Amino acid sequence: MPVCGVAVSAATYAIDKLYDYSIPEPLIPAVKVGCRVLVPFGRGNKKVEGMVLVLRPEAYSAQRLKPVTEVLDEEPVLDATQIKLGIWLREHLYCTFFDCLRLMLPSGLWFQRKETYTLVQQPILSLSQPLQEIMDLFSEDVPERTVEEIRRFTNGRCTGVMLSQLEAEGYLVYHSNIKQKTLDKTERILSLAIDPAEAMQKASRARTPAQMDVVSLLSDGCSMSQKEVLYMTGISESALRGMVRKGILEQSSIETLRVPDYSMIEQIPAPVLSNEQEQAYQGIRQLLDSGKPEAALLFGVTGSGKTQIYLKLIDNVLSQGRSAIMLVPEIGLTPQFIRLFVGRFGDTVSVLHSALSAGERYDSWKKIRSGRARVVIGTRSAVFAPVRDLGLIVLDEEQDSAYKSEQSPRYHARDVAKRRVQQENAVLVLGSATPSIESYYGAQQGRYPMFTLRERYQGAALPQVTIADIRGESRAGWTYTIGQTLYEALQENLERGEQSILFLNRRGNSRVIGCSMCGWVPECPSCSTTLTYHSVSGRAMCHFCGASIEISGLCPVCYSPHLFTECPGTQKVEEELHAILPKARVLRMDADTTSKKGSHHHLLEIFAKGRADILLGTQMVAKGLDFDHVTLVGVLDADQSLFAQDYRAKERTFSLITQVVGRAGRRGKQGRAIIQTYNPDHPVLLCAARQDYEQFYADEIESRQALLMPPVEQMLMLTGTGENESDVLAALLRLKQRILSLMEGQFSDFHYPVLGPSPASVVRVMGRYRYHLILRCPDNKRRRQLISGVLIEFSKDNKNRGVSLFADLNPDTL
DNA sequence: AGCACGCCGACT
DNA sequence: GTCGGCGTGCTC
Repeated sequence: MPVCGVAVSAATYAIDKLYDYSIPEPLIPAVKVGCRVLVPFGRGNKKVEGMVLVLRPEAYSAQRLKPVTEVLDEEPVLDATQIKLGIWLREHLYCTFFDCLRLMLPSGLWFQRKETYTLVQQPILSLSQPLQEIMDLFSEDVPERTVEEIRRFTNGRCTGVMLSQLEAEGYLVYHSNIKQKTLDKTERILSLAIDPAEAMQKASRARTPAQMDVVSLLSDGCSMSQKEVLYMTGISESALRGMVRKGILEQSSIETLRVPDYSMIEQIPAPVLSNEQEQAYQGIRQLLDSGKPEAALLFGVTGSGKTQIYLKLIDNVLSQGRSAIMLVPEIGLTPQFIRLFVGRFGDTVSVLHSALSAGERYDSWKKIRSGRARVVIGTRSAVFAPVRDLGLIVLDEEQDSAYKSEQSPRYHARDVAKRRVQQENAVLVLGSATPSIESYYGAQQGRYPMFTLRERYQGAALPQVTIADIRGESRAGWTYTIGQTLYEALQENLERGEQSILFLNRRGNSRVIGCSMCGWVPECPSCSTTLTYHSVSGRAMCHFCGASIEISGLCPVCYSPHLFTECPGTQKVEEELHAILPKARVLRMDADTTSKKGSHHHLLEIFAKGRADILLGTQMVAKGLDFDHVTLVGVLDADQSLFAQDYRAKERTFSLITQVVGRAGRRGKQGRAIIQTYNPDHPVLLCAARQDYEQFYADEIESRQALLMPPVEQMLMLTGTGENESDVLAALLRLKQRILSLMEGQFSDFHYPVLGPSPASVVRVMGRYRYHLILRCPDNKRRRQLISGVLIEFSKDNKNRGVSLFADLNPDTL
């Protein structure tokens, strides 16, 4: 009997491999690589989903294999290239085959499984207590229960064996139906069933003009959707059904897609590129023409017109008959941005974003897979879009942390894009005004070319940047978050009738403590990270190595008692603004005010129309739109992000300030930006104020080199979680010892430090404690062998029961 | 992880 | 003698 290797959904990382199943005779033609199947798994032979990854057509070794139960797809849902990408992801992200493959499919393609038991008769003889407990769930009124319900109501005392016993006794009967969560949408199509003259004769018998209208509408032999017929003739649906019944009309159905129709959108002509833009375009085009996998960094200051280059490159790719994927951070996917692409490429565009329903997402996926969409615009997960003949992937704002998934599998869209480009001989363009240190480093090392745009589009001037020193203001009696410099500027702007944006950077739960007099912030002596303050212990701790210092309440440098720990919320600042600038119309934009769908754009629109004077917000105001009348941008608390608890804090701060500053005065008007800080001499702020990326990079790479941080060395975080805190710690200590001893012995060629265990930034989440180990080591085959080995060993060790472990490559927060 | 089997103590 | 507790080992 032929055999297939299946990636099983129920397998955990420790037991993940391809499980072999025999293929029963009738299923042989249906089982194809990339098709999903239902297979029995485990002792209880529970039916679980899986995906066929290999076929071994000839009879396999003598071992008795379980048979495939059912094939769920007529055609494969993943092709060989996608499966290869999945296998690569599994190796690099330490997760299961199935998790990686699932990542590439729209959620609408997943199955809703309904396994039910229906009551046949209540037993006459008395049953054992647990069996009786199950039977008590059924009655005349409730004859059917899902397996899930039964397990829930019996509190887990019900096993699969018990249920099959009750079925064998004839008390219950089992039903299983499995259906796709999202079904294909179809549309009813009508055409004449008989020749037009005869149809007209039949229709006229009804003595209603409407039926004759329908016949004449369809008389040239064409077919039309029911919706259109209804619209054009005004006939009722029931009358149409009658015509079908009488044999005048014939109906069929065709599959339709729940995707917006872009075919009628007015074309936007391509603008002429500037010299600089043209040079960058030509350079990247040469890479495209080479037909080999290539990458390039497009480094262009804010407002230099990178998008126009992307558009022209995509034009080029399309003319070669290939496809392109345009990736944008969530917040950058504005209607204006989409319009640019739709206006250029019409209906070949497909947009993938988080607001799509499962049905819309599923249909976009189908449109892309069929080759009808050749330009995909989307956020992180769009990197997996199943385009035909991939030619180009663009990552705009490539430094954005939204490209890294927060959930397992914790992939980075940039890494996936690099891999796809390699597999499919395409070109990757990384675009940014403030490239990630990794990407700039790569270009400096000569791994890929860099193209630079130094001029702002149409010569718009960069704003004038002021670093406002707010040290000591509170002692001087000024207790507001808005410092004096910024207050004066806001007032001036208000009088002139110009708009301002205030930017408040609030990030995660990390709490920075510092001195509001001298600007002192505690740093870890061995890690160069900022220590995080824990009010419970009164200590500031490094989440990297676990070291901590006591906070006495006095600044150790200037002995001032004015230590700050809080970062003010947007509501508080809003109240403050009402108090100090009562005439100003303030628009607050944060997670609270934008939670409703569409409210984000609604607020921006109000502001764009000039119906507010000040826009106050978090990260989300840093990106997105250009406003013509904004001439002042204020950064309220640069320090909060600068000293945040991770090695990328400086990089992120530089990027944020650059973007925020780029908002001011984009259309000819001279803008101003004011950055409030307790550290006016901080080099990162000085560089950001000058918009001097090169200097910032030079400083930053030096420190990364000294501390062996990415990109110089890769970082791997192993997080252990469990309900019992001491178990988690003990398990991680054992794991650390194990890794260290392996590095002494079998892995003596792979010798790197292991840091920790130290608490995660939020130690207890959902009743589970989290601690982590950090490894700084290169990402190579040896590391993957070592880590996957210890991960498997860990979960197989009984001592570690109750503690789960996962790995995260170059985590964003510690 | 999730589940079933097995061995042991408390009960009919 | 039986039921259910928890510990242990397996998942094609």
